[in-house]
Amino acid sequence: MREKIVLIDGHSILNRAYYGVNMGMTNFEGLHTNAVYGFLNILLKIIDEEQPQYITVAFDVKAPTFRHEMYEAYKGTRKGMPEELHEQVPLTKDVLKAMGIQVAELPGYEADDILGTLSARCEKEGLDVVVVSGDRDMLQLASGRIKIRIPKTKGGTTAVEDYLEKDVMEKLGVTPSEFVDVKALMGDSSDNIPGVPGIGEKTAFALIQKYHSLEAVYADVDNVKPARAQKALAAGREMAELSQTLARIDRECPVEFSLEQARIGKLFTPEAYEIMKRLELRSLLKRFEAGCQTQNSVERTFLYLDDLEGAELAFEKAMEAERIGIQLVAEDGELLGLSLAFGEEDVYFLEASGFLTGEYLTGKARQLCLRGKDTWMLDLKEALPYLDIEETEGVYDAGVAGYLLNPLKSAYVYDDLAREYLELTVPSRTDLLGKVSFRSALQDKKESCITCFCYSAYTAMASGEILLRKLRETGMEPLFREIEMPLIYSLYHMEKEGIQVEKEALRVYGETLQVQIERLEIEIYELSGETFNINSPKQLGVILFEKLKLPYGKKTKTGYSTSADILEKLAPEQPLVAKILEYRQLTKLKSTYADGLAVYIGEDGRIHGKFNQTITATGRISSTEPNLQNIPVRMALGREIRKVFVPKEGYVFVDADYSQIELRILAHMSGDSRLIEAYHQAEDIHRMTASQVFHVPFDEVTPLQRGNAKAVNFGIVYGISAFGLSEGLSITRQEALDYIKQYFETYPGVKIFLDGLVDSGKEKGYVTTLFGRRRPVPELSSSNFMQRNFGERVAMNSPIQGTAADIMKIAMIGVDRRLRREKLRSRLILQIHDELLVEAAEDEVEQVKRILKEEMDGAAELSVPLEVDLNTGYSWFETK
DNA sequence: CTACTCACG
DNA sequence: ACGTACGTGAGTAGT
Repeated sequence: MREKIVLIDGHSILNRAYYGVNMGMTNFEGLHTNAVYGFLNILLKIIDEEQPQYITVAFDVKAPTFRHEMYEAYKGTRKGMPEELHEQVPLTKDVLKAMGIQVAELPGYEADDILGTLSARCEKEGLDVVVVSGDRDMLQLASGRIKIRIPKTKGGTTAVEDYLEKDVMEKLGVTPSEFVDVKALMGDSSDNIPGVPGIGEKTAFALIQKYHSLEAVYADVDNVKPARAQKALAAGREMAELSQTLARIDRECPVEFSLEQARIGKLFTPEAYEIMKRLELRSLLKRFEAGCQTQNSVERTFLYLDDLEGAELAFEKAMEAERIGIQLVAEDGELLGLSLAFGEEDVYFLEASGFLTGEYLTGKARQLCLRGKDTWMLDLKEALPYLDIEETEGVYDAGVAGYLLNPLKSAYVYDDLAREYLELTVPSRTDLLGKVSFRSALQDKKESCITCFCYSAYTAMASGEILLRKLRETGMEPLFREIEMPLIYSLYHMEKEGIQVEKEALRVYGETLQVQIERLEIEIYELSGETFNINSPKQLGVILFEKLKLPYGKKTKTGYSTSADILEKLAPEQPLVAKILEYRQLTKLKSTYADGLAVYIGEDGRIHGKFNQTITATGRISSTEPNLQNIPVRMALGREIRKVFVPKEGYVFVDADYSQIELRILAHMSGDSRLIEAYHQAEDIHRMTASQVFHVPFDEVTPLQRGNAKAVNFGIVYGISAFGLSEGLSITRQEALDYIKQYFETYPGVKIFLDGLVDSGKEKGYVTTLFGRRRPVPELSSSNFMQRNFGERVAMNSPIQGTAADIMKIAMIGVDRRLRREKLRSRLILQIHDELLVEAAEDEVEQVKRILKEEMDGAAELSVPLEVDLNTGYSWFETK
């Protein structure tokens, strides 16, 4: 049996762990611990799987490397590590030391080189080698005995990709050592390896696959095709050779290493246990405890009740508890049971049956919520129909809290929260119940149900305190208490209210569309000479670009792009193309809107869509089942559909939308005096921008200038890039660059502000809104150029979009509260990001308008006014 | 289940 | 980890 060593790329795995695990994680001292936690999880997982005899972790040391000396632009790969991650490096080393794991470092060399050297030495010693890194560069080390393992986080779970030499060849089509030469040609922004200008990934791979080495490529450079590549190669020879040296991992660096010190001894030492305790890494603590044999882990016990006396007793005790967790279990409007947690040993599931009725349980749950102490739930909005409470002090939603702490997660379910905040691994709902309904699960697997529901209530209760502490530490407690929690009730009210839709009119609209669709279908088949599925981009691509030989603009992964912007640019005069575009428009309206909306019309003639609070990265809400935030408005025909959204008898719609809220927020947040002044002066912001940027009097701005200024304004809000602007305006990159330059010269404060966002984002790892909402931007420290660029745009956009979302949420809460407190019959029914729709009683219209204006204007005090446009109408079509 | 397309702010 | 504007959700095809 061969012996085995695991070699770990310390920084790279820490980095991965940092962004993979909940970012706000700290211990009571305020030390950030998430990366250490993630790192140790990966470490232990690898040790479990590989069962190695030896292990060593390599770290970079801050010192110039030979790469810096060769190439002054070389930046190294560990730049831009956020402070919260940086401080975890020594912490990790402490843990490793306590576990008796050898750390290898060498000034002047990167961890890559140490790993390269150690893997070569160990292979020579006859060991199997496993290299663990987040970096694909390591693939050049792969051999028959050296396996590269790359952990990837996908949707919260870590999967590990394994590469032996054969896997590299299979997946990349080159050998590990050839891979170096590919990189020498194409460059690698992740390592700041320049490569040969003009040679991209495809060409680089093709060349090396043909010639097998950089040297061989150059030996035959005169015969390389295409000519463009040949020219690039000839011009970039020095660069290629330099890049080759930069890209090649040093396998003979003078690092000190002793196999004996790498031998794995007792990992779960008392010293390590102490550190785990100090870092409050509870789930890991269990494993270290076992190693110390100090204590056995406790199985959690859950109790089942279906009798009245037992329930009474449980509720009595819960009424006294300082903090409880509740999970209602309901289906189709009927309460099937509830779980209740009010202590480590007091977790119950109460099933509705016999005298223990649903009504009884909801009544008790309501009393618990109103008892004046902390009550934590998951998805409070779902429970509100049963609880029948209004905004209540002390009632909290743990999912919403979790969302604020990290809005990038895909879900905020109990098992995720338990893992992140309690460091507890518990079975998920799907693990326990599968995808069946609660009702049938309660029949067939009661035990699993009890476990599932009890964990949910327990997690809500137990994580509550921690969540609140973290919100406090991150400065988000006011955001949570004053905006997100009250908003739950406003959203619930909107969902409950719904919007009336004229079913018959919708059907007629759909039929009209259908007639036109069928006419177009025939015409399209005639023009193209055959019948095919027009809805299939694949088939359509074949017809347009192969059969009819139209020039194709762009290719997607799977074929030709047939998107509207491409088709419009390509052949606006082609009748077939025009008809296809029209067909697309009509079928979209028919399937998504005419047919799509119809299925959501309820018994009451209204659509009760859902408004989701924990979906977006920026703090916006989202709308589903159906999406009522993307009802057509831009095109005339699509806009027609708004005629079927009508107020009920005796009511009228009042629609209020913020005018240019994001640009006004930009003016405020940047503090640019000219921009602030501009918005004080003019209603027409784009015109004003054009006037100032292009140096023309306000009244002489041409429509073209205004349009350009508008696009630039959009670009600024989206996180400006010359590429994006040039696409948006169909101009060259250089022209776009000039516009941007002129804009920043006009508003220097904006430039300073946006640069500051990127800088602070890089430093902190997240950006914030005016109200303290955070968005982590892990892409900012990515070594990949494209990803980092994306991160920079996100850092510029999120504070603006997010602040607008904050302000709208404040306004919504204000409007909803006032309509109710002033005893009006009018109700808020929709929010579309910068727009609110109220179904107003006809005799209340003036009051409603006043409320909307006051609450929206007054939602934030900015250095520029917040303008609100008001419209009324007897359908949503009319309110424009 | 993913890719593409397109509706909105 | 996308050959780029930011943020969403839904329907259809095709694996």
